[in-house]
Amino acid sequence: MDEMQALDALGALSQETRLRIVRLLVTAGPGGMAAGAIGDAMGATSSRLSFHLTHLEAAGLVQSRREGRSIRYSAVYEALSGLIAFLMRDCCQGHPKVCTPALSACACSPVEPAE
Amino acid sequence: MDEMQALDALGALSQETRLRIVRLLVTAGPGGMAAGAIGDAMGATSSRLSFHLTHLEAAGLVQSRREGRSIRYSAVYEALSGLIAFLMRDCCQGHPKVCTPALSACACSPVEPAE
DNA sequence: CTTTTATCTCAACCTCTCTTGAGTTATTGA
DNA sequence: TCAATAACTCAAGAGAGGTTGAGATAAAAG
Repeated sequence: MDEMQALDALGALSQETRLRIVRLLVTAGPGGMAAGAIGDAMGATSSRLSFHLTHLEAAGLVQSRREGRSIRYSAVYEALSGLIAFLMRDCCQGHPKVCTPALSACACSPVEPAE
Repeated sequence: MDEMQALDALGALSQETRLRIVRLLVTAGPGGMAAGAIGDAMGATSSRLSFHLTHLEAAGLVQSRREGRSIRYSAVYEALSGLIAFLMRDCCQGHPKVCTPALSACACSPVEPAE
């Protein structure tokens, strides 16, 4: 991930509704969720939701596919890990004080991927 | 770091000049740099620079102290690692696909990336 | 005490972002 | 085909964000 992509991703995540959508989709797993279900969870109108989903998709953080009448959105895991990696590369050089505490925050090593 | 702090930090980092200032200050080390030196490196006018430094300080990503005529700014390492940790906590649950690739991006730690 | 250096503050302006509401397109089933 | 459902698109308006230039404040030097 280069600087421009990182700026897009950071901008996309710096909005409350979008951050929550991403969190929801990450926990939802690779199958993702239909737009309507996301809207229900967020309490957002359809046009507002569409605006944020489009924004997230443009930033590469989520992807979509039509499924019948619904459109399912799912998290793009590589984009999220790419952003974290970008922050570490940029912040870590010569300063383990940034990186090392962050590493121990990740408790997922022994966890199996969800279906 | 809670959601509100994370939103502030993400918003602060989602701007090109501010992202570069943080990068500069991280590589500058704990001593930091005088505002003027940062401005020279960024090619920014004093009021523009002050605007962004104030923004970064409000977000908790940098701190300042007066030193003679200058004001020295330095990176707040805990805030940076806190943000990365927040992203990992939020993104990692049940999905090592996000976290594991990010771990290996950090070359400065004695911690081995989990398999 | 006055000047110089370093930086901040403020107001104006423009742009970008977000929300709302109305209207549109795509898909399915009667 | 017609109606219902799911989601998108568009235009308008309010508000936040970023830049500029002029002026203010703080500290050191003369």
